[in-house]
Amino acid sequence: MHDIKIIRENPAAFDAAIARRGLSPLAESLIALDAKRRAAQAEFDATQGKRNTLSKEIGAAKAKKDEARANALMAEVGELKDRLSALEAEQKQHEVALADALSLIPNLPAADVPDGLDENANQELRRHGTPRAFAFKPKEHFDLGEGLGLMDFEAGIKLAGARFTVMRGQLARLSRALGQFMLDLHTTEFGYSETIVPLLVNDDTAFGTGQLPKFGDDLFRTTTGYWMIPTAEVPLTNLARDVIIDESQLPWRLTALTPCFRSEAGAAGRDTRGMIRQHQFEKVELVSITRPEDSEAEHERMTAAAETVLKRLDLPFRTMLLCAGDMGGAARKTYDIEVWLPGQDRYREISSCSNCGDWQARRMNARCRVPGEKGTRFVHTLNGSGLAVGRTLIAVLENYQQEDGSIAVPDALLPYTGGLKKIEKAA
RNA sequence: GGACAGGUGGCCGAGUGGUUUAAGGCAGCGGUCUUGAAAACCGCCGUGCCCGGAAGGGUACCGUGAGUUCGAAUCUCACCCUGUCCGCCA
Repeated sequence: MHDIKIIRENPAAFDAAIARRGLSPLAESLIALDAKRRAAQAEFDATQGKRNTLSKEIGAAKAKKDEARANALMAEVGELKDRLSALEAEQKQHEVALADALSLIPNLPAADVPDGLDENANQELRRHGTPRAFAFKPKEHFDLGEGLGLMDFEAGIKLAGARFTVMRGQLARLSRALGQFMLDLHTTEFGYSETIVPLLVNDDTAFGTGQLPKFGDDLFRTTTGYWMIPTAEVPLTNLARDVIIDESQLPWRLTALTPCFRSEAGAAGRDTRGMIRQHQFEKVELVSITRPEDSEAEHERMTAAAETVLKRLDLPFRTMLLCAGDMGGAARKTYDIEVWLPGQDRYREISSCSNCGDWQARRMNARCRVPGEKGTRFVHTLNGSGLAVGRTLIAVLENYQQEDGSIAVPDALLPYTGGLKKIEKAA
């Protein structure tokens, strides 16, 4: 959500910024909507003020038992009535029109975000780790999982449908181990507070982080009107909705391990094989709520926390700075972390860390203030995967595979697998 | 799911149609007094939006939305949420 005042003050800068997202100029039409809204409010306020004054005089006249004067005044105010309700409707209509228009516009890219309309313009910032040299042709995760008899795509299809998978035995345990490992890392080493949140949320919550009104098709919805969360970012960030936080309490650092549900409405035909793109997957999410001046540093810190998971698991990765056209709508700057998948012979996204600036905070009315000082400011919100558990599992399978199809368990996970060092085909 | 009771500012709490411009208290901030502090006393003390260079003025907000009325925190309707009891339940 954008501040119309800022657009009014510098329409050219606003249009230039949204152009980087591939959008046509909007400032002129927004300012026109705002002018109508302000004119309507000025007239409504003035007329309402007149009514309030006269109504008080009626009260005073009645108190003095001056019925004649009261009746005269009532007749006078009565004439205002139709006009007043028309003005009120008009004002509200313009207010809603402006809010609706603003709510559809994505965040403005930060100055240091590169130009570009798709992933081809993303910049690689750094690499970590060296892809392992295999003495055999590495397999993809689905061949490994099926070979172990622990990844059952047919059962997923039977129980639910395409893009659902059943995992069994030590593979299921490995997935659990990954989630626990990540949570422990972020809570004990990076100060994130472990949180359990609703997996179903209401309209206001889905609006706050930007899923609504534009992207409802990407979410599953219950027949009772709840939205199934596509990421724990949604409930975690909305904890700040309609709150004024003492600045001494910031930053908030929150983490949660949750299932995520995505309809993948626009992804027909992509990544249909295997577990890369599922309707349901687990993810450890990181959310930070900060003072405006702290969000850039927090963004680096959060990204480092996510990278640390891969470093501890000894999985090679690279970190990308997304270009303006490849970022999600809420973000003003995004780092993607891509893990090396030897079976696919390429890097694949495993985490996305975004600084949303005040774009979500304005939608949520999430503010902070220095106690005793006048006024409030919108907080900044950040979110990042720390990491997507399903994709991390894939990365472990492909990077730790042995020639016989078994999987070595990374050292960092041993405390979480009860000492199990190797996953082999079930007897 | 059923019955009853509720929802008022950062917190507590009064307020059942017209000086409510939401009493009073707590917390907070400033001041007087004091060597300093406490106490006492005095003052300030919600969030938007609109107009204005500013000073200031207007307007909205008492769970949400609609309605009645010249006028609604107060009356009506619907919905949401909370509490208590009953039922059901991991």
